Amino acid sequence: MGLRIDAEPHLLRAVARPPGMPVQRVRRAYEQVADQLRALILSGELARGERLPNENVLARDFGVSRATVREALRVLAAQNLVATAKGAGGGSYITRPTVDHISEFLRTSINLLSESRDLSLEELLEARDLLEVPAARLAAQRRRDEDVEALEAAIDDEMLQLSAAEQFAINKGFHSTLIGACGNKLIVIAAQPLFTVLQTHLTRSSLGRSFHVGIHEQHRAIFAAVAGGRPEEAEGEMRTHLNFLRPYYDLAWKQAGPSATAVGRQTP
Amino acid sequence: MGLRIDAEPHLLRAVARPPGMPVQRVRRAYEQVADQLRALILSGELARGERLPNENVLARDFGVSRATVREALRVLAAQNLVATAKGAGGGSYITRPTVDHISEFLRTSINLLSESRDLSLEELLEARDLLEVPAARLAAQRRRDEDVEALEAAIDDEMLQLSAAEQFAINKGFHSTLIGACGNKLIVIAAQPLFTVLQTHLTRSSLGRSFHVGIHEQHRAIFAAVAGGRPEEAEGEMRTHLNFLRPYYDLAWKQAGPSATAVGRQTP
DNA sequence: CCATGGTTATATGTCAGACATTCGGCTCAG
DNA sequence: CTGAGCCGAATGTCTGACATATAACCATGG
Repeated sequence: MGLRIDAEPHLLRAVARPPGMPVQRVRRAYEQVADQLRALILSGELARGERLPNENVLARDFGVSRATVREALRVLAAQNLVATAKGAGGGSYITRPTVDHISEFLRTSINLLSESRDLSLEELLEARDLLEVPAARLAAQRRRDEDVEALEAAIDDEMLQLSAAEQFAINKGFHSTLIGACGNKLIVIAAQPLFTVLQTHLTRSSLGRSFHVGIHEQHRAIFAAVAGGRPEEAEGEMRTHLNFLRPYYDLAWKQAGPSATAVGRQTP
Repeated sequence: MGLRIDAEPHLLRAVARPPGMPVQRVRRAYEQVADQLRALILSGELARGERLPNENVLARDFGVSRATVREALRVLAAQNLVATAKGAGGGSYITRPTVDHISEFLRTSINLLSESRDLSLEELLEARDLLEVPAARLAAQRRRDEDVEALEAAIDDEMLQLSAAEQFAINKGFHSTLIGACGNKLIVIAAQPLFTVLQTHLTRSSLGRSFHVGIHEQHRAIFAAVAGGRPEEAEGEMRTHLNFLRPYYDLAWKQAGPSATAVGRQTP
């Protein structure tokens, strides 16, 4: 690995640039290091599980200080491309993003988008329909025993005795399991965060018993269709369910009120 | 902002832990700093556009060194939660992820998933169907003049004279525009990377003229339906189009061959 | 021979302080 | 009024040191 970042920054400034201001002056050293390592990883030159040279060696190879290398590694770690460990066998290992990593990132990002009202409730609900309805159909098509069992566990008749918070947790489990049961990791990646963000909004408003009873019945219906392997029915029941939920989300959304859409200084 | 990370690490080690190995020993200082700042941002306590105290002040407030603060800031920057600038008016500013940020992250991550065969072609195509077919319908429903114009520009009859690479670029523009025209940012966020990843695979294999002609005709049909405001038709044409593409993806996928599914040491 | 416990080498994690660089705003001459 | 040049505030980078975690090795005693 014989790589060096350029050592003559003024050369980069000499090129002609478009008049628009938002331009990278000099690419920071840690960004260049991160870029080069990322390129090596994406190109497959560094395989999953492989260990990078230690930070001192990297610093020497790139011709930068160890602090710079470390900042580059933090960036890559945040992108789930490397993971570092202390100790003897430690170091930085090439890794790959997992479904959970991506989902979690999406959850946070979408949550922020929605809180700053860059995203309308309608967009959230529409996207959810598009994903979860087919997910129910697919789950019914491909139903696996373990999924069916897990789903059944999340519609216990006695749950109506529990507290609202506990019911929310169980319902969350139902949807999560169902989404997972669709057998398509991409749908899981996208649908999981959507559901979670929406649910977060809901839990902030208090809801009556009829709400929980309705949900419970609809979950039962969806479960029956999935367990029985009836895709069309599962799809229909899920659609019914989501339509039932819609007004509650509407209410919760309005209650949240116009959030701080502060328009302070924009990203520099 | 009077925050301090705990200064007694051995206390953290004293608590009982489940037998499973994969446990966080001591949370690194820069992670704690990043966590606390992230919490402030997510809770809205720090508003978009607001400027953080400078790094020296942060270091003092958190009771850590400046290097640690900087590593924390790199993590937050990678998550698009802050942006830093040099110079006089510089510093770290609270920011928000944009649709493009999220889409780009997804593109990279999904690309990695697919390259390491953690994701099947079938999953990619299925997810794409789920998003782009409705996207076409929605685009026809909500068609805006600018979108229609942009779409028309991407189906120029003379494009068949161009090189394959150029046609790919134009086709990419067509799909991008169409996805954008659906009017739902979440669909854009999810569908855009899917298309891009698939397209990347395709460009790696050479394709005959009939392929390009077929695509061109189908794009024309989709455009006509969208421009004419006929959702059902747009949906159908898009479905036809995606089905037409399927065998080509299949071929390209197989050509790529069994990629390096190295099973070296797993993430530590 | 095996279990056990201490030692050590090798990494990362953290700190402190210094200097380089960038860039908005201020000053002052023309 | 305008432009050139200086200044201060912030990040960017370097250096060297020490703290700490951990796997592997080794010695020791049963």
